[in-house]
This record gives sequence, C-alpha cells and structure tokens, in this order.
Amino acid sequence: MDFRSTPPVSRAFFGRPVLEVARDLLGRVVVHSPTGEDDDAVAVRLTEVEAYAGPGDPGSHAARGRTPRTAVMFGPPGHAYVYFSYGMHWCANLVCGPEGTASAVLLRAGEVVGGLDLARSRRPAARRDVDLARGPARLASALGLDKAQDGADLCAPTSALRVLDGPASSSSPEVLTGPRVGVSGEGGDGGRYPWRLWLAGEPTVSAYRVAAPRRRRAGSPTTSTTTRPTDEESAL
DNA sequence: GTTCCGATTCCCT
DNA sequence: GGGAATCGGAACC
Repeated sequence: MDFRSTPPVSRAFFGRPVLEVARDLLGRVVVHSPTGEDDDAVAVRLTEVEAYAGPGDPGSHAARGRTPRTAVMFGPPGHAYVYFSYGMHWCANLVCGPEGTASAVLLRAGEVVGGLDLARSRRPAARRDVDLARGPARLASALGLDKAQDGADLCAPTSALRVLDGPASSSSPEVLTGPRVGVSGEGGDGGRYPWRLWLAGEPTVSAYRVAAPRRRRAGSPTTSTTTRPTDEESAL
C-alpha cells in the first residue's frame, strides 16, 4: 500500500467548526509512520469519532482553561493532542476550529487498512482484527501513538502522522450520532453534546459504556452498562 | 506535598 | 458483567 503518494488534508480542513470536521473525518484514513516510510506505517480508516468543543464544553479537557497539558488544543488546528489516561492508555485527538477555540476530535475507533501485521504485533491481546482499533486507546496503540506525537503537525507533507486527503469514502456512508462515552454529567449521556459520530453498520465501532462514577476504593458498586450502538440512534 | 480522579482496557467469572 | 490495574494532571492544603 502506497501511503506516501497521498498528501495529507490541508490545515483549512481542520480549521472549521468541530462538528463539521468530525463528520468529514469518518471514512478517512489516518496514517502513522514513525520513519516516514511505508514499511513501518499503520493505516486506520476512521469509523467512530467524538467531538469536543472548547472551554465551554464541560466534557473537554479544555473546560478548565489552558494548562501545560492542554496547550496544544488552544493552538492552531491540524495538530495532534495525545494524552495519557488511566495510568496506562494513550488517546489521540485532532485539534480543530480556528486557533484559540480549543476544540478537538477524539479518534474513537477505526478499521486497520494498512500495516496489519505491525498493528497485530502492537495489539497482541486483540483476538480479531476488528478489535485492533476498536476503542480510543486501542486505536492509538495500533497506530503506535504516544507522548512523542503530542503536538505533532498533521498537515506537513512529511508528517509522520497525517490524515489522507481525497474522498472520505467511495459510497456515501450513513453517519449516526449519540451521547459521548465516558463523559459524566451534562457533557455526556442526556447532555447538550450528543457528539459521538460513527458509521452505520461498522463492526469496528466501539461498545458504548454509559458514563458512571467510578468506584472508590471501598465504595458502592458501579452500574456501568455496555451496549453496541444501534442504527436506531439519531442520524446526522 | 498530598489527594483525587479520569475521553479505558483486559481478564476472569 | 464485574473488577483490577496504573500514573499523570490538576486541585487543594
């Protein structure tokens, strides 16, 4: 597979309202090749994303204003915001909107379409190939993303991490939306931000886990529930 | 300095 | 379907 011959999307692509960008990212291919060569590249076709607005969005890391960690989100669009979570996982976001809006799109799930063997070696726990990038931390792991890619420019032709330009999909895929995952309070289920977007009928879309307060060291049991998203959610 | 908690995953039951 | 693992950022004292 020849990823080098396909240029990345422009910065203007990212510099639009975050929901527009999130919608247009679905079906597109994200490539990470640390050396810039195709032989260590893993490519993922995005099937599920999540939009985060800026400081006014209670679910966003930018909700409490700019900090050293979130500084990338407040910068120009077209850069990666990669953060560490739960003491063991990396998750990748793409900074969107005009500079200063601090909006971003979380890459939640995708289908590995290139570098399958490398992705499998990075994700030995995955039993099926559809599980390789099903979930934000799994996706980041399959692509080989970590702190080193935080702040990376997605738009330079030589970027190690980029979103490929071109039609998002050969057909016109059906985009569905629902509440965001893992965001408690009004930012999550039932809130004003039903900003999780995915492609209908994709087996790589991650399971939906209802946001619930995590158990304290000796607290009450959690009531988290997982369900597969259905095609009965609101279409965009 | 100390504490709290998270945009989760995996393994075991 | 439940629970453990694990650590950095941000808040608080």
